[in-house]
Amino acid sequence: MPEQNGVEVCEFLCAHESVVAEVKEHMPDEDTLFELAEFYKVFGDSTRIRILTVLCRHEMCVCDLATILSMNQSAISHQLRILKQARLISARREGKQVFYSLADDHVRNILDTAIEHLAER
Amino acid sequence: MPEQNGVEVCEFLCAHESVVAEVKEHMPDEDTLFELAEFYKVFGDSTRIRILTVLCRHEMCVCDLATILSMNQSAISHQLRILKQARLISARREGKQVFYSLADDHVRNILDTAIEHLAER
DNA sequence: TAAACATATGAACAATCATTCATATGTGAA
DNA sequence: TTCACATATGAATGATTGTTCATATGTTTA
Repeated sequence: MPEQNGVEVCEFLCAHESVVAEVKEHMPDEDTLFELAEFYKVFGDSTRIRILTVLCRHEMCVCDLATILSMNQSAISHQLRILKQARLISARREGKQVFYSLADDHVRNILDTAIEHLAER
Repeated sequence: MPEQNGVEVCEFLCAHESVVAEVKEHMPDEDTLFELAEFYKVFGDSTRIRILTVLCRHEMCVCDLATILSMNQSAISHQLRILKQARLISARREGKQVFYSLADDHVRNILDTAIEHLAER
């Protein structure tokens, strides 16, 4: 196959060139799409999903999260950091403990949307 | 630290035991949460996001997708298989070509929800 | 201050995964 | 049937990532 930008591509356009051109024109920029994928990646781990599910109901300290999920504290802390960096949760220190909670209701909506979609299959 | 189910956990519950018990009670079953994470994992790759974005606008054959995304046909095919298994897209053969399109409008909603969330930061 | 507790974090390891390469399958044209 | 094209797929590889272990940081109490 011939190359284009150093990448092998088909020799010719299968569909109308106009469609390809039109789609290319309206593609969001690469950064936005990458950011979108990174955002979803955060939800794409069952430990993090379980943490979010717990926090959907109640704010929780690291220790209790570890108890509920039967995982060690370090693993939970690592995942909390990822969730916090994605601004899905926020932290509040109270003495020795740190309580985590959902950043906003948007997270609930996002989870609900997916649950709804899965239910419809 | 002491162990519970072979996993190290904190020595005592930091918050009220009643809260922990209440949350544990209402946790969706493991399978559902795992499925949810698997679902999001599909969105958590920029190649797949780009494919979905293209298909949001127009149905497309593999060859044109490869052209638009400047990737080789094999990589696209592998990702299309994952998207199809997740029932996010569907295929339609027309002669030698296979045209892919979004499975339903739910996918659009899911993408829009995330875009909206990202925009609000 | 020292000790105990709760959480955070760096390094290491195992597992997962996206891409590439080579090749197979399926379809239409000659 | 044979050839050319479009797509699919198995194996290999390099990169990413979740968990664990050890340890550091931060806070309260004695």
